[in-house]
Amino acid sequence: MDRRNTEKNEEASAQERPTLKTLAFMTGLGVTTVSRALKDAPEIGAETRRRVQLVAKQIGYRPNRAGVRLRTGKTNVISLVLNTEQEIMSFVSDIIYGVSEVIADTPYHLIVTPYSRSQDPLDPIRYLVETGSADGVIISRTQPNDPRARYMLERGIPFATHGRTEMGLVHPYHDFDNHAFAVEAVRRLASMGRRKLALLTPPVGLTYYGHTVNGFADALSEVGASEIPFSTVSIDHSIEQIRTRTAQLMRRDIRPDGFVSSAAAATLALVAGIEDAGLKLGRDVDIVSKQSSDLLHLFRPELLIVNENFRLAGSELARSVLGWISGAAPGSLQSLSVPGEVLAYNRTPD
Amino acid sequence: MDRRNTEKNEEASAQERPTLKTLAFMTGLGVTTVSRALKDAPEIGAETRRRVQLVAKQIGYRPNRAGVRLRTGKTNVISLVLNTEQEIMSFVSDIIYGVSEVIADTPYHLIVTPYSRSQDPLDPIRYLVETGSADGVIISRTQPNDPRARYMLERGIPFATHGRTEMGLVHPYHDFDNHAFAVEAVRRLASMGRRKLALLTPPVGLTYYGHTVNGFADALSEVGASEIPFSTVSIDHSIEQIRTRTAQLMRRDIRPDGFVSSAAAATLALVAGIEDAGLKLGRDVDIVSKQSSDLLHLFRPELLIVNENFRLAGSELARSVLGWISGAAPGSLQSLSVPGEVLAYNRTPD
DNA sequence: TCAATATACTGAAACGTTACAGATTGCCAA
DNA sequence: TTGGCAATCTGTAACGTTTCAGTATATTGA
Repeated sequence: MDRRNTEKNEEASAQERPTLKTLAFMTGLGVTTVSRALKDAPEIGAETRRRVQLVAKQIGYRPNRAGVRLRTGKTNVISLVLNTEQEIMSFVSDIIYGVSEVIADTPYHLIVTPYSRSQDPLDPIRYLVETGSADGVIISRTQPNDPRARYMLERGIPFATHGRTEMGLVHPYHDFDNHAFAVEAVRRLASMGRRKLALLTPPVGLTYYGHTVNGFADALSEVGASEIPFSTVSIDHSIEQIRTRTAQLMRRDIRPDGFVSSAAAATLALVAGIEDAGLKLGRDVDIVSKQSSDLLHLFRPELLIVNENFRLAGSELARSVLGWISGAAPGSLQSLSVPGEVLAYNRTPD
Repeated sequence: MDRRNTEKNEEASAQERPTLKTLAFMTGLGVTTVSRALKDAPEIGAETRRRVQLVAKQIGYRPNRAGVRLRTGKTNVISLVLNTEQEIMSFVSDIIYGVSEVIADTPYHLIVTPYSRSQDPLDPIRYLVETGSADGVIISRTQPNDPRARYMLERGIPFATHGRTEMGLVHPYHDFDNHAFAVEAVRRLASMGRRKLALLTPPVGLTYYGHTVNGFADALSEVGASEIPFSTVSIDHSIEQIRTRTAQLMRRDIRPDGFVSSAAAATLALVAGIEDAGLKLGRDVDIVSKQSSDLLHLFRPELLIVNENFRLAGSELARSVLGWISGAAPGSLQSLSVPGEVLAYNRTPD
């Protein structure tokens, strides 16, 4: 039996992928010793350790993930759970890159776990947990009372949420301060003399819907402006729906002279609707919009813009999950991104 | 030994994840039989097979991926290799969803393997192949002579490319017919009386750069229009660079009265540059642009638009890779997407 | 000198799966 | 009755890793 192993390794040394057995054969040590030497275990002699690590590097040894996973249960996988229909487009791309950046020099792989509108959002989470497919999970579209967060908390699987929950439970998150965004947006519009403001909201039900609405309301009373209700659509609605509803709104007697918009694509539709109604951006109405890629100012220079950095969000979320996996306290892995100033492109900033 | 297994399964049946051993215990069969019964092996009795599968479904048995992978080498993973800086944004999101759609009811997982501008594009491929991390790979930004495709072909690992190669080697691909796109675009511009055309090209070096340039040139001579060179930028350049160069170009005595643009974001910059030069879209110049999300018509209704469906590309690529993995001939897994008609939004279609 | 102890290393077992090489049973032809 | 054979089923080993329970050797203290 021993002879056969030896033969195999001798013959295959140039061909097959090296394993601990290969290293053991080459160094003349036992498999156990090699395994421990590679992970700097204390009871291995300093010289042996160096020797093993040198040889390992020389022949390009890489631990077999299946072996590790089978033995230890550690998958070295982070799963990003995404809704295939409702995520903001640049969100997907940017958050993936943000996560990638952080896990690039770790053994972690990123798997994308999609779910569709028709499914229970809990489905993909259950799958991941039941099959033990990931060491950590990142979810988006977080709700105040989020069953996914509760579920994972109960099972003790590390995760981070994009957006906060309001369940009195502690878990890592990264969030953009949408309350502050709405406040700044309203203040800006008010400073330009706009007094009747409307809000194109985030998707109803998500936590940041509440943040945004509250910030909007708080600032309205602060500046003494009034709200023109516009709750028939949210940024989750189709471009066409937003456009149509906006045009309808703008043809009424009492119409807004300022908008706060929570997403760039929705802002395009908003502007189209406004122009459908024969009104002009910058003259009849102003808009403060969030964007995640730097394109909106090309669309209409009159737009007032606040940037949200999803790549940063991805990095922060990845850092949080990895932190939790490696034992940090969940409560210490929460971050809030403060909006930058409102940017204007066709006038001198005040 | 047998007793210990039994005990463990008895105690743990409610708690731990069921394995073949659990099923074997419950059905009173051997582990081997259970394994074969689940995969419809021929030498298993019809009733036994049904019984095993019923119990498996009842207790929600899921094969342990690490076990399968260790034993068979099969990872049940498809890797999507992406450049973290240069991919078109909607490409990332759409292609992921396209792939997801296809692998949704298979045991496959999708892992995203990123690489950065500074890296050799071959690096991530080498990593995947050397570590055996995926059963199939999808790559983008394909070049006429693509070292990645050659490498994977040599090692016999199934893959599909977004875009074609020109190495005389057969492999699965999905491509958009950019030659046809350029031809149709030029014809359209010519039909509107545009005679001096410029092309905002794809990234130099990618295969579809050639397709686009050739289509553009072919159609120019067909319609008897002339080309205004605009080779200082491509869609890979920054928005600001494209904008500046466009403005420079449009201020010259001899300037284009028509553009063909290979990407939506670049088109925004193009329009901005044109307007910087004091010219007006639809009057002084027309643009035919590709887009992958349906937003460009909101930007300027005068734009002429051709849609490219990246979600479809993702699905096709996934289908191709899976096909190759399951033994289909690589040559039968190639597809070309024909551009739809040029869409106009502010005039009646002709 | 001897036992105790620290140091450096090792084999066997186990994770869950599949492939290989049997084993058992029943049936049929000779 | 018996040998052969098909139909079903089974135990063992192996994939590469880590953990457990050691073993062998040198070192220390008395």
